[in-house]
Amino acid sequence: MGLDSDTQRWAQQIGQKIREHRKAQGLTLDGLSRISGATVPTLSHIERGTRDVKLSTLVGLAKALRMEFPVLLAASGSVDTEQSTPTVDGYDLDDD
Amino acid sequence: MGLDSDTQRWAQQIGQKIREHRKAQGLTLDGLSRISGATVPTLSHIERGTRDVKLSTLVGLAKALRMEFPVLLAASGSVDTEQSTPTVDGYDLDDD
DNA sequence: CGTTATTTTATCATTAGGGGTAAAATGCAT
DNA sequence: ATGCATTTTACCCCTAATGATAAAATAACG
Repeated sequence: MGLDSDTQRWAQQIGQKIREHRKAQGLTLDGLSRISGATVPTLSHIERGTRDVKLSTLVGLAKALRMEFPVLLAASGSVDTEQSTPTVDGYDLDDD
Repeated sequence: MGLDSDTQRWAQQIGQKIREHRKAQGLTLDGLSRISGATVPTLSHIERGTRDVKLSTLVGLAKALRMEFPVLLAASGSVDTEQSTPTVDGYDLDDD
């Protein structure tokens, strides 16, 4: 449960970054869940920075969101694109 | 055990970076173990990229090595300082 | 307002990270 | 070569991350 304060700050920073990019691509947690493989509850925790996430999980999310992994640690600024289309090219969001 | 190839590449990249910085400060695995809290076997695994390391562990190692956390993900180049003194200022390497 | 979509929280099972310890392997001196 | 330091590997144990699922809370609509 208790993440130390340093880790907590980074977890929140990373989570915020993920949420920014997810929304910038018009994805819901469910949408990101399908293309990343991570479950919706897990994504919720990670985006809020309440989990001591593993490297593989972060790498997978970066890939699903088509971003370079190191960008996850960059200072959280505005992600340029604002779009609402619930579809990201290259991914098929049909039911399983 | 099986890290996917993307994660494995990053794990190795990060591990290499940690080892570079550790040696640049003249620290052994045992020395880094004492100031970071991570055990020697854990450090060995992480430096070789054979573990799906958790965020808190990486944050702790970055702090122990006095480097900015994002630097861990930077391309592994030469770490400037080459020194052999087994002491890093600010840390006390006496027995427990 | 109610209805639906989305997110958060909770519970259970599985799995692997990391501590602790010890042994084996490697390196590095003399 | 023999020793000593360092690293790697192999266990056992405990805890927490994650998947799966369901329910509760919140948001976004009409």
